[in-house]
Amino acid sequence: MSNHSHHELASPLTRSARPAALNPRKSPRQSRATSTVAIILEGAARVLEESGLRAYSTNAVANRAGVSVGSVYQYFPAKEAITRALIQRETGALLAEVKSLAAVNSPRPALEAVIDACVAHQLRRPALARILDLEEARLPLGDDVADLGRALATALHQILLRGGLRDEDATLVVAADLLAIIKGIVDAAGQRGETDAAALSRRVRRAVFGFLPAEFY
Amino acid sequence: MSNHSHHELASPLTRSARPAALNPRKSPRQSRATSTVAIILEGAARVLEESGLRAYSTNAVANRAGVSVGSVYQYFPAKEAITRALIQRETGALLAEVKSLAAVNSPRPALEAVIDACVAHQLRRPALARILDLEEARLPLGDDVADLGRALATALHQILLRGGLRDEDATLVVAADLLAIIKGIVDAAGQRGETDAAALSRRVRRAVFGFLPAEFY
Amino acid sequence: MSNHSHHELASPLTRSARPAALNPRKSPRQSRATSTVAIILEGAARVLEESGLRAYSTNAVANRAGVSVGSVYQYFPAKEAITRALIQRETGALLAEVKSLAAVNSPRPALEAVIDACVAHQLRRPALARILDLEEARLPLGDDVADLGRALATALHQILLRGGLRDEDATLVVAADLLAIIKGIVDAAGQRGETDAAALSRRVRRAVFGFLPAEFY
Amino acid sequence: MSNHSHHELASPLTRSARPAALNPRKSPRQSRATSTVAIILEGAARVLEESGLRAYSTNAVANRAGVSVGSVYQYFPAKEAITRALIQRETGALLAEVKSLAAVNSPRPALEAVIDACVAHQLRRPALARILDLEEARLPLGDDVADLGRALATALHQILLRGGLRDEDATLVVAADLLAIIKGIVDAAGQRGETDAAALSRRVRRAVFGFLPAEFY
DNA sequence: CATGAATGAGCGTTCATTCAT
DNA sequence: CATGAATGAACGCTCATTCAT
Repeated sequence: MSNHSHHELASPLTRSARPAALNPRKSPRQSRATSTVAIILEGAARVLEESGLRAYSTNAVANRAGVSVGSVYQYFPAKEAITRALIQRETGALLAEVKSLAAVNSPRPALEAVIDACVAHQLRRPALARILDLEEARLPLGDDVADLGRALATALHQILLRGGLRDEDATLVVAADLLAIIKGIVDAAGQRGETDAAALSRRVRRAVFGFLPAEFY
Repeated sequence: MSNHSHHELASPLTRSARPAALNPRKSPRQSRATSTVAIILEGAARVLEESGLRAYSTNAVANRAGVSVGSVYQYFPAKEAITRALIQRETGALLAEVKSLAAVNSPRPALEAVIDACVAHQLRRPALARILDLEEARLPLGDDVADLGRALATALHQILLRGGLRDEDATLVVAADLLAIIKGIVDAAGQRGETDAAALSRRVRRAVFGFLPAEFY
Repeated sequence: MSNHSHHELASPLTRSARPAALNPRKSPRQSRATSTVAIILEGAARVLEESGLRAYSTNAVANRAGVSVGSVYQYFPAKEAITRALIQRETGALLAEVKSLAAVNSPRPALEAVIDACVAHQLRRPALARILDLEEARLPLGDDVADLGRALATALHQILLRGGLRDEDATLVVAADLLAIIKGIVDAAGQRGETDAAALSRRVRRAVFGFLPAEFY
Repeated sequence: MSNHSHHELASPLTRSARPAALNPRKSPRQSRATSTVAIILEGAARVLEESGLRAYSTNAVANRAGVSVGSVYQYFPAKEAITRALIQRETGALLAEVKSLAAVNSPRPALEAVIDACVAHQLRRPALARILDLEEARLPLGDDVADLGRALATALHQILLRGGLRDEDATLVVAADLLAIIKGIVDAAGQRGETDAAALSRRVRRAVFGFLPAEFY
């Protein structure tokens, strides 16, 4: 009777470039709508944190958020759109912070601040951060999400350039490697249940500055 | 509520405690059976590599392997058991290599060899390696799989101790951090499609030895 | 190994202890839902009557009821729960009647009325009644269903006591035997296709009162 | 590749009237074959007794019997054929006994002996007897099995006629009712775990002779 | 707009049956 | 003949998605 095939996304209203169907279905214009989106995202976050990916169903999210499934689909065209929005919500703050830090003058303190921000971010909601990291890799998410990663790398790249590194290509790879190092250590620590941000930061700094050439100042 | 288990062929040699249900259902007695297991695992590997986790269904695995679902369930009691066996197949060789390298005398060459092994492993089948890493984290797999990770960390730890590092507790964390650094860089590189093992190895070495204290020889 | 339960709508009113999983999944809140439950049960009844236990699959029930499988699972957590509900629907009326008859003063007319009720019940939908009897014995159904049998025996027991029988233990066995006699004759008759309730009642009465001691009045 | 549909029986070798496919596939001519059939049947009996209908699969039967599934299908064309043969094995002895008792002169002792035989039969392997009774009703078994029931009824019928009852039609129904009474009481007792054959026999006799008209001698 | 009942393709899994060895 | 690996239709059940109210 209803002839959809819910495993493939096909949206009649392609608004953005690639996986357009994952864009929010309607831009909330009323404050009520805005808060509903936030409520749903927080519901999704809690389901993931408390019950894991196995329990992460649209119905579970709706229940946890205290709304109906129908409402969820008012604001998100598909389940993956929720995941994407959640990733953006979580990474957005971190990205903004990193971007502003990248503009600061001295490269070394900037880099240290970036590290601190990453550590703080991961330790705030470690289980959620870890799962979202996994999903970011697992799902064919949109450009927006890929952009988050690229923006982080770009910010780091700028810091490196200002720190005295030269060759453009090389520094982009270096930035990517740095990011991989930071994420690797911090994720693993979060997974092991570490909570001491200062200690964790110290270890990450050691890795980062050990990796960078001596001429970085 | 799954309500019958008609296969009373519980493996007589239950080795791991908890997820015993994931142990192989029967040990193959005919020669053709032995190869069937391998064929199924390779089918699973190809589904994962070529179509990703979304397409990773038991029927897809069976089709790709050229056998029937029934045959899959002759040897694996559940889908997760296939994943587990695949992880063991893939990580097994790496672990064996690392273990033997850990026994080699000079710590620095040992560590370099470990890095080379990790890089080679990841670059052989990058997509598969990455997905299996994710699944290893995502699934409640058996002790055997957890042991793989622990064995790697232990091997690294021994190298560190022989390399002159002292405080036991600290070195365990250092080993974990090193592993996270290696995995982080190599995974990200594999995901970006890098294929130059030598260049990748060089970068990982820089990160590892930059992280280690200067007294490591 | 069934490995997710995405419906966290556990009924707030869990009434029976053990097979709680067989309790209705949700209490219908919209009027249409109430009728859906009835429609599903009648679909199940017709599948059983017309095609027997072999054809009694959840999809067959859904088709016969004119709904989707999904709808079936909105209200019943498992196939057995449908069977259980059907048994309760069918036996419920009989039990209520028997209970009220057990309260009537004169034991002999009460007993005769009970017999008539059993006969009428069995002849109304003989095939269904027979199959449900078998399933009641075959399946590990909940306390509620076991209670039905016990309630019938208890009701009979009370009639016997009021009829002048003494020894408690003995009369419980007598009640069980009477029930077995009634069920045996009536089931067999239903299976043979008998439709004459009056004639059947006469034969059952002969068996019952022939079995009871002469002092029963 | 193999185009069978294992839920419908279609046998190329129709030897007997109705569900011919359920006849033994080959009449065992060697003693080894004869004993294999017996071994398989006993395996089936034990699976049913110890693990119930849920566990009653052809593989389970083969395992319990210590033979391979292939061997089972050498002697039985389908699973139901095993069930049917088991019913015949179990009821055969009882039927033979009843038949010989029916030939004895005095009707009352003959009837008492029949009752004793039924009780003894049920108490020997109560769980098995009960399950086979259920299956006899549940499955579309062959004429042979239906004949068992008819033969029992016929034997009873002869006893009744010799006991002084007249009207032919009526006595056939009476025989059926008697059988239903006996089976009803004895089955229920077996299910409750009763083991006292003498006491059970006494109750069944009371029911039977209470049901028969006084002129039966 | 919100609700939640309804949908159905698809999943994991079973097991009666076949057939190469 | 015996074996047991292989088969695949069918089952119970899930859950992303739709739509009548």
